[in-house]
Amino acid sequence: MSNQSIRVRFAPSPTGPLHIGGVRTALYNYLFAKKLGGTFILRIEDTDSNRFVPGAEEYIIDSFKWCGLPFDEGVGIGGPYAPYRQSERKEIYKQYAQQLIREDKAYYAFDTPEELENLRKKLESEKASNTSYSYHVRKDMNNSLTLGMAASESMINEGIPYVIRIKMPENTIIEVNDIIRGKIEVNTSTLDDKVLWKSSDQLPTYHLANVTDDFLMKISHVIRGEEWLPSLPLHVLLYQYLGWQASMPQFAHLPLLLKPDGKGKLSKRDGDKMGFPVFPLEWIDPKTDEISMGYRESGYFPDALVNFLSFLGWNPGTEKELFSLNELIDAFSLEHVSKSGARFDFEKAKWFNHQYLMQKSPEEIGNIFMKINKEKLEAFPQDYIIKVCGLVKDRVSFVHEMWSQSYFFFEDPQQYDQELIKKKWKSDTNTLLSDAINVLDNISLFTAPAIHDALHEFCQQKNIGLGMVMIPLRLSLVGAGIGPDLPLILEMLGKQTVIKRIQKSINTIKSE
RNA sequence: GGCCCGUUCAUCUAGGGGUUAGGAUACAAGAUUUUCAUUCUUGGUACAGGGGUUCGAUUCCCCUACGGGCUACCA
Repeated sequence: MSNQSIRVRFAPSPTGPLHIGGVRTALYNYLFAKKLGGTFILRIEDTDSNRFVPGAEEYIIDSFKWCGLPFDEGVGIGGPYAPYRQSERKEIYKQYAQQLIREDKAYYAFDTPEELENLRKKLESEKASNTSYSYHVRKDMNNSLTLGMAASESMINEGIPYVIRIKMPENTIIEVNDIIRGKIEVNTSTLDDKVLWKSSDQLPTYHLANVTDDFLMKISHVIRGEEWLPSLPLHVLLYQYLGWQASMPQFAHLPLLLKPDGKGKLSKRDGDKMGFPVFPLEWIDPKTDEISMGYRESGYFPDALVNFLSFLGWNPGTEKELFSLNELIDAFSLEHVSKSGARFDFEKAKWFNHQYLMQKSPEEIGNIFMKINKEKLEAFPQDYIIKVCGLVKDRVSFVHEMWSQSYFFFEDPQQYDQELIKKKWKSDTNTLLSDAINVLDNISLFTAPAIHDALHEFCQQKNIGLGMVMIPLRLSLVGAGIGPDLPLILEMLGKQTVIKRIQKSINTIKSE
């Protein structure tokens, strides 16, 4: 089953909590790898020392643990290509950058931030089609191409800060291929001489580090978000420049996750703004203490989230929608990934959770329910609680919504629904209920079927509709017009509690 | 501005030269003559526009429009 040549990676940078779009990207990588018996790798891309956020890496690892998407190799696990944290691979990258310089495929650049800023302003004011540091302008800048190699090297020795930039070929068509989008051609005249390495922190930028590590770690397929599509030509060129084109991975750029209101890609801020989570787990910003909600804390089941996420930009080609992780692995293929961005449909996420809630056993739900309502449930036996869960779990989307559907199994109603009283509590209701107490009291085996029969018989004798008794009865036991089948509730509560509650409602509720 | 990607119901999407354009969510109505919810049934709404190619285009090609992404010594 295992296929050593299939190797994919998820490569986040630890700049904050993991975005839900990142979870989907990782999920697709995971499904792709598992389907083909390949290896799923976690690499941490922390090449921007300025943006490092403490706790982010742990958060990422915890998130995948919760989602149930284990890595085979990588940070926290180890593996044959360790280390998997780019900051620990510092020395590796510089030699490749220097190789490119030796081969005249890259050069040193000494331009200051101000000079770069001026360049950009100038090109913009000229309405140049390419406003970046490109081959059109590099002959006017401070770099080893204009200064000469000897002068450049002595500047470096003096400690003058510099970067290494790629030397883009002039006016050349680069052809790249994407599994999802097909062939794409780009002219290098629209590209720029991207920075590959910076002396300030002795670290590469994303592009060099990413290409280098994908090569060294023998990555076979790069499956990542569409935001990377514009830099694909640069990456392909890098493979060529470094002489690695023979082992270049295949690329698949995934459609983006869009905001629910359709304006732009889903961002970290949207969740709290629109009232739904965009992170798998709750995140507390270490600097501001600002709390962002997570799917876990909002009551989502990880398997429901995974199922929902898998359908954002992919479909199985059939009409089946509920998939376990193993079924997803079986069904997944990159051919069925769509090209267009997927708007984030929060209602559908809720629906998935509801489906999973219904599927799960009362015992499993009971455990969660007990954790959430610990104090309220302390006095009750476990099997009673589990029974209640079996009765109400299908009626809600989240376990935390279950208390409002089941409180009456555990405590007397604190108030009565006035609207319903107005509509259904008639002048003769009190006497009717008093009679019903006698009927109920006479049932020797207080079970739902017996109660059901007795109540039906009672109504027939009185020649009244069932609702005349049932609704007031529900009102006195539950306090509102909610809840499962009434005889079931009676049985669960037991005769004594039932009679006590009816008595109380007769004394409390005044008929019209 | 430049470059790149995209465009089927409100939303996620199936389909693909000849179909009553299918499903799911959401919404609406009805049913379950005990509530509420679930569930079930039913219903409405879609191929962005314009040119080609073709006997025929939603499907292939081009243009336009719109949407999105990228355009950092961020990833």
